[in-house]
Amino acid sequence: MRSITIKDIARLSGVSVTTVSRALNNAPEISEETQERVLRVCREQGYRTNLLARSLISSRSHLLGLVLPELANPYHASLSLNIELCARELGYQIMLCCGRPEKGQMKSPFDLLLSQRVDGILMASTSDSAYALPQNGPGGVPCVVLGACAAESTTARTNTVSVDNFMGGYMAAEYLFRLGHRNTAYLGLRPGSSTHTLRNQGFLTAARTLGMAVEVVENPDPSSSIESGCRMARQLFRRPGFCQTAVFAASDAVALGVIQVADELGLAIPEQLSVLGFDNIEYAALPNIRLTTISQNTPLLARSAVRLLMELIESGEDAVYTRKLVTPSIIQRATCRPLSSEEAPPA
Amino acid sequence: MRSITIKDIARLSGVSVTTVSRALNNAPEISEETQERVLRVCREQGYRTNLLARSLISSRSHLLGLVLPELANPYHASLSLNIELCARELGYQIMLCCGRPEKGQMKSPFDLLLSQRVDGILMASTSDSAYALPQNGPGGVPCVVLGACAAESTTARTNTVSVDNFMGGYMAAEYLFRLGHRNTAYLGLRPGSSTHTLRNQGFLTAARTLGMAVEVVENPDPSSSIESGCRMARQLFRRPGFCQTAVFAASDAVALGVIQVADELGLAIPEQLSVLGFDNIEYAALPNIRLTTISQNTPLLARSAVRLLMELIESGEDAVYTRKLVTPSIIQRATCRPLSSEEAPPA
DNA sequence: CTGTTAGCGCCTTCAA
DNA sequence: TTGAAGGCGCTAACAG
Repeated sequence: MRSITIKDIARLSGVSVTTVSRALNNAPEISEETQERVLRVCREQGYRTNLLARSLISSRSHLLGLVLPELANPYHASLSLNIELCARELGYQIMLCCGRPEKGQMKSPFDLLLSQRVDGILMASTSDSAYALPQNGPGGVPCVVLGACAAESTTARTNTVSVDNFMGGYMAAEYLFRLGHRNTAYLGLRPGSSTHTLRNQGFLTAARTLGMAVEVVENPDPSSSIESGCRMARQLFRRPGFCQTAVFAASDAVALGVIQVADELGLAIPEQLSVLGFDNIEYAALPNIRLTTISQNTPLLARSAVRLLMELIESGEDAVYTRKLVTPSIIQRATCRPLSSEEAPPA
Repeated sequence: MRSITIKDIARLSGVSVTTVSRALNNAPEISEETQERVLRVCREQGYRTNLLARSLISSRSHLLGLVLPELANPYHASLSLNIELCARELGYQIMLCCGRPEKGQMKSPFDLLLSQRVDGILMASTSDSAYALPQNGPGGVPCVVLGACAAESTTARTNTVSVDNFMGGYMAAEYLFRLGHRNTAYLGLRPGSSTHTLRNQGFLTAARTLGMAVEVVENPDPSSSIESGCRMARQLFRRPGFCQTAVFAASDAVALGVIQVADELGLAIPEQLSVLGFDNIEYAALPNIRLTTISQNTPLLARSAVRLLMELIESGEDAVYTRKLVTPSIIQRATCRPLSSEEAPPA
């Protein structure tokens, strides 16, 4: 069944297509009377603008590409929804495209998106350099990377929005210090990941300033998982001189591992050990977990990214690159407790 | 910067636009030599087909709308990714649109999607009748609802794909029976939800056939949450004649509540009580939960939905409505255990 | 095998 | 205030 076009509306209301177009777009040069009549016919006929045609002629599709990594994790789910919400409020639609660059014969997500003539691309990266960014040549569009590592973006020509990992680490140290902890451990440093390097640096910097001891445990695995958290926790707890009263885990996944091992070993949390995570994944809020953690503030992250992309699209600027850092916040739940004055001798 | 069109390519390779079009579409009526030359020029110039234009003329956008409810839950995240993956393999892109029908002045997701000329719409519903479905009038497109309730779809003209909830309940009862349980409880019946009614009916039907006792606890809350699970668990455990050896929870969320309360009351799982869930949400796999549960098989659900939608699009059929039920499967983890022969007297 | 012509649905000059 | 004509980038007849 052919759908109704402005031509049909024009015929039915006895005006030209130009007039219909003007009525639909609230153009100033049209009489109210005509406009009303035309719009009424549109409503009666169930007319719907063909956005493909409009985009074609205006060379603006009001489409944003969203590239996600292949794995379904709750963090990206929340990110996507927030991005879609914000984009739609600003008059844009989201075109979804999940990772898997050039696996098999499939075209890369970017090619597809660019062919669809999206006005801009949002990319949520997990691994540090998973994709070659779309070149800003002909047909290139502005691109914003979410959660990128800061180390790279000092050299790469990329627009990025990410949580301030250094600040997060810093806040974590301050928080534990304020609770009275003087002997802490940092669990899960991965030197290969700039995200984690920054978290670690922030933590160590604050600790040094405040005079708080930190035992750093490196993560041998390529990613932060519950399992690697377990391994590191065992390693730490079994050390001869184990005396830490608080653990800062590089990610909530690691923290979950710590909690599990502590449970197995009969180490009470938070009575004998305080645990602080990073990310505020959904699991962290579960009633039998209640992990105190540093939150990434996904909604704000999403909004900032969409706003930035919008600005880039509207300005057409392609020579200046922006990096935005969103300040994290502490979500206090049940895994950290203050030390009493006897327990915490002044440093 | 204007992007390159077939016109440019035609000029640069000294042929007509038609020839370029043919080269790009692998048309049979073209010499290999010409095709190669044209394609080379395309590559050199970084040509990219403008899909807007192509869709406009072919009145097929190869776009699928995906409507999700507002809340970011991991179930929908996994669904989305699987849908996108499957759609892309079949040559379709996903246009995302999250719930919120007519809140404020915003257009409904369907209007937006239809204006974008999507070829079909996938809808993941949680609440039973959240949306008015897009009418199949002019400009209407085929629509498949995921996870819809079976009760409604016997009357409504809707294509649906959902897990077979009745079968899931049935399997749950069989499983517990086979482990030796004869005294069980069903936790979380919500008479208002057809999903839950079916699960309950399946469970009761099997239990009756097998001769297994079932104590049904209703959920007074409007949704299945951990909190409501806790409430119902307390209610059950405190009953005077409490003697059940196994609990089937209407959803994993409820099961999580049961586990938590059991923990508080010092009831060992699975030693003193076996717990079986439904949904296989991500939390269920956490190392310190390890919930045995009935899995919805999201990837298969997603694939089936996309396939069905594709068929509807390609056939143009709009008079016959299809309902697909995906058989769930049991994921055995650590919360159910077999009863020894002394514990389980033959019914 | 190749090119010419027309048109998908819409917007934007320009003239009336 | 309205209308006619041209074109966005592409494909699909129909000739040559």
